[in-house]
Amino acid sequence: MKNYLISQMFEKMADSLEFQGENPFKVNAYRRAARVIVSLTEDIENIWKMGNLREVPGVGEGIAKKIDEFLKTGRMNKYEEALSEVPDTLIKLMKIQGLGPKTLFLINKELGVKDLEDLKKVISDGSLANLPSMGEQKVNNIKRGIEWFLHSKDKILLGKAYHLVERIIEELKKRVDIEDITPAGSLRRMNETVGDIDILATGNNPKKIIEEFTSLSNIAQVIACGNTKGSIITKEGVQVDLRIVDRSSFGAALQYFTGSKSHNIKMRTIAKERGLKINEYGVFKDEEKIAGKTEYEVYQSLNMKWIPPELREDRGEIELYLEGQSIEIIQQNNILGDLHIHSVWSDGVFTIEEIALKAKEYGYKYVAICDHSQSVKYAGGLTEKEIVRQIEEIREINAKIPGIEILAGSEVDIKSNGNLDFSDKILEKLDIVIAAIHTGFKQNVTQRIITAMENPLVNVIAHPTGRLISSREGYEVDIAKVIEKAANTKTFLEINSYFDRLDLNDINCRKAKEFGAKFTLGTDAHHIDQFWTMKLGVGVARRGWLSKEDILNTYEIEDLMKYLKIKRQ
DNA sequence: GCCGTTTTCGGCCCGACTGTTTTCAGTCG
Repeated sequence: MKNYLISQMFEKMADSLEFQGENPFKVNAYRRAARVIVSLTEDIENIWKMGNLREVPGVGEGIAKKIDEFLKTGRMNKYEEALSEVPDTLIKLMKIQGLGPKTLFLINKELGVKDLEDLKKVISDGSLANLPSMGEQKVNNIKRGIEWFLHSKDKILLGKAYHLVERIIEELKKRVDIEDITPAGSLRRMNETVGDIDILATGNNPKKIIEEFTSLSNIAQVIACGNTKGSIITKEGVQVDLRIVDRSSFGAALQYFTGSKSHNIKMRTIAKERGLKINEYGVFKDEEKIAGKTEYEVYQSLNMKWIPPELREDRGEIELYLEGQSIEIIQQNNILGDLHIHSVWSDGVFTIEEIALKAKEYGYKYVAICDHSQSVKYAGGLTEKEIVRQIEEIREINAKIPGIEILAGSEVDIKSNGNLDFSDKILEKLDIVIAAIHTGFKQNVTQRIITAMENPLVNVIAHPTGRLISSREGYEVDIAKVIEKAANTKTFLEINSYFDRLDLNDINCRKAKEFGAKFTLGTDAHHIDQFWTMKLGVGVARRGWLSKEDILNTYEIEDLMKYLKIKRQ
């Protein structure tokens, strides 16, 4: 699937053209096409083969031609041109806060700056400050921008941001009276990674709230401290912005700061067509404010139902809601259990009994213990003898602890030769069998997974792409083929909720749903303190437009057991 | 470069802030 690759090419072209001072609307057209293409659930190559490129929103004559050229020849002339004209090291400098394309162009043209070293040099020798429209303040800002650029890390994982923002809100609430406070931005949309964290609040004394915010513990730097907006960098290097808004505008501001950008642009364009104006203060007809107190009102003003934040990516949700439809996506409280947990039997930290008690406390009705199998030595995989003993233990604990059902499962390894790590005789004894790749990431992965799915005893494929968000691209796997096979063999696909996995991701979930596949949610928890990450998995499911019915963990235990047996019959 | 229940040409989301200028360009979210 070349969607990501092609999207990146257009993104880079946009950067290059922007730098060269091209018409900003043209630049934007490339960016829009890039955003749309990366969000497509269908393989762009298929769309191309069917001759339907022009039906993709944002793809017109010019961009369609370029895609066609690339898919036919493997090259794109205009792309190569754009890259050769502007060195990559220069484009990267646009990431520096306070340094945009116009200024960068000037610096490059007048002073010959081509990379970060050059830039530092012209700052220290004073030649930058001598450029027209360049003053002391601007140079200082660029200096600060460079520092931030150097020590800031990439985007942070959703799971980490989630924790961080909870801590901040909790501490702030203790210090000062706040009426309402909530995270906005990509965190609220449950993006798998988050850049800055945006928080929105209302209260009687905005100035005081901002003051307290900018003096929280765990702050490395205060960037801004005004009357209604404060901005800090935490010791982890994460920028957090807090805005205090008026009660009467809270909904409009929340909608505005939740984004996504493309969702909002489309909303505002539609509003404009209808003679309305949407901004962060409300929805206006001429001068009159007709909505803004709640998000519900904002959507209502365009005759739409409220759109859940996780759907706001301009992936067709606006068109759907405009028709008066809505999507019934899964809710956090629909989840009745966790279907992938490790115990001390392999590399987990807690005993099965401890897990069961914690799960019960959590309000779950069941949990599946799925420890590793024998060949996964580094994770203490169980031998066939051991798993037989483990099944016995699970049955005993089930008899002992009422109110929670423990399923005997296994995360059985799909070995590099394609065989499963346990014999069918063992697999038959288990309530749930999750198959997973842990070795041979480049060895025939697609076929190995497909063969595993053909085994009627395999219920689930765990973390189907194997990616680690922060560090690993994933197996060499044709995920489209896996999805199709999963749907055909009634094998569930896991949404692994471990915060560095979130695998399947949102787009693959949606694609899989279109093929008729079903899903399980599992935290892959090795510690009972990791149960909460189920929220992240539910977030992915919601972003993937999945409903309650699509996910096995939402069914009562009797139905769940029935679904697990279907494939075996 | 895209797009069209006003349009095949002439628009393209909206506002705040900053810094350098005397009315605005650049940057950001």
